[in-house]
Amino acid sequence: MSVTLRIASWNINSVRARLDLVARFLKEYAPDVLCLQEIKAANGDFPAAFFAEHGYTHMQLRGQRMHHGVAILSRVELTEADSHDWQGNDEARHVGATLPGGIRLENVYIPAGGDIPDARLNPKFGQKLDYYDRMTRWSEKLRRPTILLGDFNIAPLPCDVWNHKHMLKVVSHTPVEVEKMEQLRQSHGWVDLGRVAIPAPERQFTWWSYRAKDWRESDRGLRLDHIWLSPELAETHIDYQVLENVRGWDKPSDHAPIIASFSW
DNA sequence: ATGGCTGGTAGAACCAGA
Repeated sequence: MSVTLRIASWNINSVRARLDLVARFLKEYAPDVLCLQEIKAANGDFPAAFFAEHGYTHMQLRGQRMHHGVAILSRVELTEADSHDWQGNDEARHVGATLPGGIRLENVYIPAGGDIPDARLNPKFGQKLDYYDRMTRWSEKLRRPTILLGDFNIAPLPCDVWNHKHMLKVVSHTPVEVEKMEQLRQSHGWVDLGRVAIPAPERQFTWWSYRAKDWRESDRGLRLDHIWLSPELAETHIDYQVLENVRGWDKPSDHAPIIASFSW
């Protein structure tokens, strides 16, 4: 049996505040599976009827009140749903499920890590590093073909940030973070699809701050959102895009969606 | 330039995002 799927990942920064945008996105890009991060809603407040009406009848939610929260919305069946708490504090940052064909899909919202890149002065930074360590322990035991995607909150390469020298001291691009991310990548031989499709040193960003007067003009972006593949899935991808124009829609998220098609 | 902006929740001289 051959399966072709179009899978998107989008840090939506409140799903309820952006239902119009989501509707437009589903209409224009028609993903089979949509992975959201920062839904900012408890499961009971999630707009499940909206997604069902749009054909996304298979849902795996890991929401919470106020902050964080992740969800997988799908037109195809999802099985074996689970959720890891790699921070050990009950924050809703991961939901996983199995796709048709037995491929695992793991949707994650890794902690941002606060402002100061020093674990002694800023516990959130330490929690972010610990989160990567715990994901690495999980990842090194993985044996199933897996798509790991979401908001990783680290931009690893110099061409993943608007100014490498400046960003070396800013949370999301510090050397200690980049090293943690690389340890996670190596623990399973993860393939960074974004850089397979758009090789370095070409500029590639998925996030632009709300604070810029003109985000496109200043272009102070970061590549924080990623799709990683088990090595055996590297040849299954058909295409990959950062949908930068969606960042320019009315009342946007500060993250652009990323989308890729696969056939297995 | 450590601000700028945005959403949730409360009803802020708030918090968090990154």
